Amino acid sequence: MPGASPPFPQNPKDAIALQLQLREQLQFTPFPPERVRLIAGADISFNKFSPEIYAGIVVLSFPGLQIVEQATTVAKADFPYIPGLLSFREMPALLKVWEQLQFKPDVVVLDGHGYAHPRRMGIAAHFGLATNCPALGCGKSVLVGQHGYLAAEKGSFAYLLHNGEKIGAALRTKTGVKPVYISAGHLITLPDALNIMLLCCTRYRIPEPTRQAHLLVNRLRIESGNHKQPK
DNA sequence: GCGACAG
DNA sequence: ATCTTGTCGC
Repeated sequence: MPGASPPFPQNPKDAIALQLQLREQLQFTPFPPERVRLIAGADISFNKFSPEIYAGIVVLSFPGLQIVEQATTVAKADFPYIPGLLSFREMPALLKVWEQLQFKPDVVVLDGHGYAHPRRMGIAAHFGLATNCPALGCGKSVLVGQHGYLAAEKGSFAYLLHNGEKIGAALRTKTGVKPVYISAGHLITLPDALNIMLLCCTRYRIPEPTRQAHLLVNRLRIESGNHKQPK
């Protein structure tokens, strides 16, 4: 019965084994900006010492970047945060949100990395495979790899290299601010991911899909905790 | 063994 | 990721 979703591993050993298996299925085919009509940003939020995680996806028009749809869910995190295994913590909740979407986007932006991962299977790659939707990673810091100098001007970039391989790029999304890190997830190439992300940058460091998703899940978390009024 | 380490 | 006020700079 192909297509049935296998359960998520419950321990690091099994999770790593699954990553090594899944990475063989990744495809990096062109997906230029011209083919994007809807783009989504996905993110989660949580309180430091609480198991509740607030997940959300925002769908935006492209290139207009107007919000078309928003969906959220609250779930329990059943996997700890371990660098390199982020998807096993965040994806179950994000997939529930994904199923709720009325309009499936043409491409999804995940908060974190895709190919720029020690085993080339970051959350953007995993999510893209699970949904069979083009996906890319946009992280705020490096997980693995290094890059050289990049100019201060918006649009400048420098490739992220790891073990002699080009795995992603540091991209200046706004003049004079720290870069973000872009990598392909699945069904997209790094150049296309870079071009699409640059077209999502308005006046902030964080590209609009991710920025809106972040705002959404933070609002959800704050309001969720404020329902029960203290007596 | 030591240091690094997405969110 | 979250906790936090003001503050330096374009």
